[in-house]
Amino acid sequence: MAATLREVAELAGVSVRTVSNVVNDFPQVAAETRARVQRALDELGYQPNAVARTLRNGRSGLIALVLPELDVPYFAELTRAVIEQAALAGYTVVVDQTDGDPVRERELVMRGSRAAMFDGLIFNPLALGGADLRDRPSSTPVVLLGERVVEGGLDHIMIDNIGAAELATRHLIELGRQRIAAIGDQFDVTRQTGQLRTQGYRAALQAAGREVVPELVSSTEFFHRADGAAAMSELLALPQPPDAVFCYNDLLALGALRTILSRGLRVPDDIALVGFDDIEDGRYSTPSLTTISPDKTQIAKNAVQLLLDRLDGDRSAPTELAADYTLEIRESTTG
Amino acid sequence: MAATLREVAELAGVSVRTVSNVVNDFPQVAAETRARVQRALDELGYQPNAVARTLRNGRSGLIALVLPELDVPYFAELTRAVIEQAALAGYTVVVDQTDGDPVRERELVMRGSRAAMFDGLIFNPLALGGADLRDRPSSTPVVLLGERVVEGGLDHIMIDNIGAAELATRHLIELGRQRIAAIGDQFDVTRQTGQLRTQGYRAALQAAGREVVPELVSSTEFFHRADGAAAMSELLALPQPPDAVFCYNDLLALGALRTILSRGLRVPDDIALVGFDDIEDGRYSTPSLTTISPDKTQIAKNAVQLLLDRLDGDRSAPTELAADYTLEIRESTTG
DNA sequence: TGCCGAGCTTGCAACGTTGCAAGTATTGCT
DNA sequence: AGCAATACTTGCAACGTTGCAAGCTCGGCA
Repeated sequence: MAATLREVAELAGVSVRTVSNVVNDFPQVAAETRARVQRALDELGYQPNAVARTLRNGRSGLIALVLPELDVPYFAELTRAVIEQAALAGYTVVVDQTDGDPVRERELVMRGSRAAMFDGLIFNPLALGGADLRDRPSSTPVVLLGERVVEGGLDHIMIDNIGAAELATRHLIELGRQRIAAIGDQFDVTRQTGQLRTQGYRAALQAAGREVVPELVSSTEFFHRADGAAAMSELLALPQPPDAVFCYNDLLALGALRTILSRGLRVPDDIALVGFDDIEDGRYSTPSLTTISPDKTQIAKNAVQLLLDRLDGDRSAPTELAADYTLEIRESTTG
Repeated sequence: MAATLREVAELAGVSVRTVSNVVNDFPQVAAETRARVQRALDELGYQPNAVARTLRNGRSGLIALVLPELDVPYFAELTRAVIEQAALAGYTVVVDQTDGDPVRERELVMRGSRAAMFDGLIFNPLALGGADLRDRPSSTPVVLLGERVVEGGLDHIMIDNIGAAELATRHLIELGRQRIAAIGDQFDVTRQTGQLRTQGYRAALQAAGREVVPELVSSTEFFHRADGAAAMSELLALPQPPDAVFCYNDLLALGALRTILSRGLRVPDDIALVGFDDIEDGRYSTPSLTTISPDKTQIAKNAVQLLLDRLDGDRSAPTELAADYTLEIRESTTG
C-alpha cells in the first residue's frame, strides 16, 4: 500500500532525490521530468510519510492540548477555539484528557516520550503545580492555562479570578440581595480556582460592609452539575436559606437551578443566581444564566500565539497574561 | 536537551545497542552494566524519541478520533468513553474536529500524510460518504461511527435510527398526544440522521393509524440549541400548534424547551418533549428530558475493539454493528 | 577545439531507533 | 587441555525523508 519515494523513483526511472524535489515543488526540475514523476506519484497514490518527515525535520506540525475533562462544556468550547486558532497557523491540534488525575497529567505532560510527537503543548493542569513542571525533561515548549498558580518560569494564561468573583458578587449586592451564598469553594490546595473565587466573593462582601457567613460558603469536590445540585439542597435546608447564590461555574449553577426549581422556588424572585464561564447551556436554560464570561477566543489566540513564538525560538522571559472577562447579565438575576 | 541513545552510550562507555537493551528491559544485560547505563540514563535525563521509534516500529500507539464538533455534548461524552476504552488497551487517543466541513474531513481522513502518525482512525463523518472513503490511499484501518450509510466495505458502528425514532414517537402516542411534531428533519442528502429519524417518526404514526401532517415536520440545518429554539417558534405559530414534539437530539429539545417555557407554556402539560442522545444537560434541565439513550460506552468499546482487531491483522469482512439504546422516561413527558 | 557555466540530477549521510546475526569473553565439562 | 555452551555485547542495516555538495550534460562562446 503506502508507496515510498523509492518506489516512485523506480517507477519513474529517476532518483529518490528528484522525486522528493517534485513532491516539495522545488523549482530546479525539468518540466518533462516533473510530469513523468507526477504520473508515477499519481499511479502509486504516493502520500508522504509524516513520521519520517518529522524525524528528519524535527517538526511535526502537531500541538497537543491537554485538559482535565473534554465533556465539561467550558473545556469543549475552549478546545474549539484553540483548534481554530492553531489551524490558522497551519498546525493541527490533538486533544487529550487527564480527568485531573495527577498520574495521568504527569504521564501526558512530563514524559518526553509521547510528548515528543508534538511540537508544543498547551496544558490546563489541575493537580500538577509549578514545582512538578519546572523540571520536566523534555524541551518542548509549554503554555499553561487556568488558575493553578505556577511559580516556575512558564508562559501562563489565566483570568483574574478574584476580580471576576468580586464583580459577580457585587452584582448580587447591588440587586439588594441580603443573604448571598457561594458554591464551589475547595479545600484541596491543588484546586486553587475555588479558593481564589472565594477570596473575590469575600472581598466584595467586605467592601460592602457585609459579614461573611461561613455556612453560606459551600464547598464541593468537583465543578459538575451534580455538585451544584447537592450543595444547593444543603443551602436550602439552612434555617435561613440564601436569597442569592454565586456559583463558581455554570455547571454548578445549572445544578443549583435544577434543585431550586424542583422545590417550587422561583429564580430570580426567590433566589438569584450567577454562574461563571458563559457556556452555551446557560444561555438556553430557563431562566437564562447571568454569568462571568471569559474571552475564550482571546485565551485561545494568546495561548497559540505564545506557543508559536516559542517554537520560532523566542527566548524572552515567560509571560503571564490575564484574559478579559465581562459580566453577562441575564434572566437568573434580573428576571 | 533531549539526549539520544548515542550520547548515553558514550557517557556509559558501552554501545548504543546495549543502552537500547537497558531501556527496553531486555534480560541479556549484566547487572553491573545495567547499573552503569542506568546511571548515565538518569544523569542525561534520557527520554526515548517517540518519532524515531514509530518510524522504526511502524506503530505509534496513537489512534485518532475525528468528530464533527467537540463542543456538542454527545460527541464530548462519546470522546470520553473512547479515551477510556483506548487507555485500557495502552493506546492514546487524539481528537480532531471537522465541523462537518467536507474539505476538512477529507484533509484529516483521506490524506495519509497526517493520518500516518496514527495507527488507526475512528471517524464520525457528516459530509463524506462511502464512495469518498472507499478509495482512500492510506492503509490505516478505519472504524466509522454514526448514521451516514456507507456502502463501502468499512467497519461501522451505528444505532438503529428508524427503530429508535419509532420508539420515541410511540411513547408520545401512548401518552395520548394528538398533534405530534418532529424537529430535525434534513433535506441535504449527506445528512442522513434527520432523514432516518423522520422515517421512524412516520412509521410510528402510520402504525397507530395517524396521519402525517407535513407542517408538523420541521427541518433544521444543524442540531444545535438555536435550531431547536427557532423551529419551535415556528411550530407555535401554527394555527394548530402541536401538543408533543420529538426532537432529533437533546440540544434541539433544550432549545425548544427554552422557547416553550419563555412563552409561558408548560412542559409536559401543554407540550410533551422527547429528545435523543441522553446528554447530561438533559438530566439537569427543568423539566428533565425524556430521551433516547444510546449506549455510548458500548459504542466506544466496540469501536476501539474493532480497530484493535484490525491492527492485529484481522482481515475478516467488515462488520456493521448496531448499538443498543433505551428510552429514558423523565419529566418532559410524564411531569 | 576547449572551456565555462547554467540547468538539471544524483549519491551520501543523517534524524534516533531496533532486529538481526555475529562477535568476544567466560565458564563448565570431559 | 580442549571444546562447547553460556553470558553478554556489538556493528550493521533499515524505517522514509531531506540538506548538502558534487556530478553530469549540453549549449555557447572565445
